[in-house]
Amino acid sequence: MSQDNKRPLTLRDVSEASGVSEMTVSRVLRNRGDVSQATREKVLAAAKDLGYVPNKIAGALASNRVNLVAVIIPSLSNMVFPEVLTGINQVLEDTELQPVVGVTDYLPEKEERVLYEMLSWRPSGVIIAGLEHSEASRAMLEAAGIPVVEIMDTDGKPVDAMVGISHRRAGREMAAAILKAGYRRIGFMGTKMPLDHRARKRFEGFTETLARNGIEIEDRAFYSGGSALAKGREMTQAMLERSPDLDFLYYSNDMIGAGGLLYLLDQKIDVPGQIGLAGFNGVELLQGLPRQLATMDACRKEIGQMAARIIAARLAEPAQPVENHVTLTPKISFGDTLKRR
Amino acid sequence: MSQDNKRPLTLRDVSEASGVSEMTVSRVLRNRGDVSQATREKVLAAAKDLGYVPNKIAGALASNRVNLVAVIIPSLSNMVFPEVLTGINQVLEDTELQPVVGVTDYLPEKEERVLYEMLSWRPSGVIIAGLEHSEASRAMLEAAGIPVVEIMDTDGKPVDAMVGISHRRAGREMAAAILKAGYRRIGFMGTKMPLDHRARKRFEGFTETLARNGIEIEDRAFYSGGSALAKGREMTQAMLERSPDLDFLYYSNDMIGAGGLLYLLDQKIDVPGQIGLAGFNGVELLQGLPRQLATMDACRKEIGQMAARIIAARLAEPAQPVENHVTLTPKISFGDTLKRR
DNA sequence: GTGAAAGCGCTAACAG
DNA sequence: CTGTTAGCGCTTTCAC
Repeated sequence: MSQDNKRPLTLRDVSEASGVSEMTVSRVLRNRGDVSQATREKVLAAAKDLGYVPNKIAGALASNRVNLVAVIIPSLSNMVFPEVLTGINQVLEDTELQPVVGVTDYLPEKEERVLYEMLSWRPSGVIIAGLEHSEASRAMLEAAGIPVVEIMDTDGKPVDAMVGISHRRAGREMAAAILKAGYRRIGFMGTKMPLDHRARKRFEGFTETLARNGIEIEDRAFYSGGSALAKGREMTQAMLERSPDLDFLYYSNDMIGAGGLLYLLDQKIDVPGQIGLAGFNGVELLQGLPRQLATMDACRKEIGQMAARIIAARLAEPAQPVENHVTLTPKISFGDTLKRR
Repeated sequence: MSQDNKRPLTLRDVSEASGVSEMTVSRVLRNRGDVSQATREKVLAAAKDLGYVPNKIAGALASNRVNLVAVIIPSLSNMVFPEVLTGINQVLEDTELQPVVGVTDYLPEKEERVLYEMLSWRPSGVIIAGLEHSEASRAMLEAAGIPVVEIMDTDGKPVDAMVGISHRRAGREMAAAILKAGYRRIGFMGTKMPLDHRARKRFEGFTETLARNGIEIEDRAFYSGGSALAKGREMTQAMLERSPDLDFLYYSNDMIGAGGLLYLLDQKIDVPGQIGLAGFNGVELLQGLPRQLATMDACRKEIGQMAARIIAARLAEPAQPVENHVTLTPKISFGDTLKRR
């Protein structure tokens, strides 16, 4: 069976064990070129018997091919990026490509490090969240000479391809729906993340539409850390004590929105009659709350899928031009917390 | 500035641009060995100017060192593994090591494929969830000749090291607390995942303690897919309609437990007086619910941290023996849904 | 259908 | 402190 010394097995070991040249062993193991059924079986038997695991490092160096796709995202902990990954995985599973993920914690310097690190493995493509990168990062992406898809956001100019939604527009549309429903005294709650450009753009779009209608946000609050649900609850309480005449609360994400919703229900406040609520993301997780929070789907899975498809298509047919700039359009779901009219 | 042809830059390019030998360039870029300040600066300037990104593939092959740690987990979508990853990341960030994650979807065959794939990159260590693996997987882990830490579970025999909690014991302790509080007519709800061995062990431990006290579960139900919160709500309703005299509901995870809790509150059922509830995991996310669900912390972050520390220590001091079998002991938090006595 | 030779881009091990 | 030489384990290319 398997060896006992510490040296990992090489092709040569399989070659010797099977009496077939290294070259032919290599061909069998990769299913490349014609090999007679007889030798093929001999080789496979020997490889399996020894417990041989090919060395991709050597293979990649020799062939100048690496079936890795670097996926660079800000965070794993907020439920939105895992869904993007799921979409990417689904698509890449039908290809030779393998995703490798790196996390930046929303820090440009860390993004730069992670990108450098990943590029040093010479991946076949890059999927990276956002359109805002340090100059050095952009330079690396441009110089890499591989397909690059920037995801989540389409408010800006990509290095190469992009797939996402317009967060600015998402903010505008939510503002429009809120105004249309008759709400006028609006409070905002979000994360204290100056580097979350997508949240910022939503906020900008939101206030822009309000302003165009002569309205300004009456109160705002930001949080960081802790359980989003609990923060939503606390902040909502604090805000309503401070500004009791608000008639709408817009949250930068569904989790804090849900916290707010639970608080209002506790307080027996009429939602959406007295106060309306809306979040952002379309988190499936929250189905099952006593009321459905109004929200807007960020199209996370689709974004992952399309990004992966673009990479795969580019690599399969480098010549064929591929749809490069994809803007998905999320729709509002009114749920039970935003009057419909 | 950067090049425009498609060939990636090599050390040789930097060498020529700086007039320093490849070897010395290599030393500068890796901070190895003594290099005069003057040449160091020349080299760094040239590298930066060209936009050189080292080729780790070649480096790894030549040095026979790969600073990658394979992390193999069943899922990214249920909030528990991202937390484990966070713990791993925290610790590895202070080292040269880089985690690379693979996802198995709770499928042994997929675990085997992923493991094979990862081992073919010759990582320096493996962190893998669970103690149950296919024979082939175990063989690969044993033959790899690198530190292997099996995490989450300690009810079984690891290939090498393990860090986790005893899920069987967790189940037993929860059963004991429930009985002690005086509940007797108990229902169980969980996921339909025959391959989630940890959930199974918790369930076994749970029923074992009940049986030892002459009690059997009166009703049970399993779900798959969908929003756990919504499922918890639906299943709880269905179960109580079917078995209206239950006085306790034990859930295999906090999310469905929270769904159940919300349902009972809606129905104005007295919790924990008429019916008690408990889940499992200690999900921080749920703080902010109107009541705190009784639960048991799975020590996710600590597990990730300790596993990473074991790998790091082993690689730093291969001789030094390292604490190999770590069993953490979660405590029950009673919250507001399990009578305390 | 199979094999031999060369070399991928880097670093270990020496030599100066 | 700096340079030279020889591979790492595989695949490409070409020959048989």
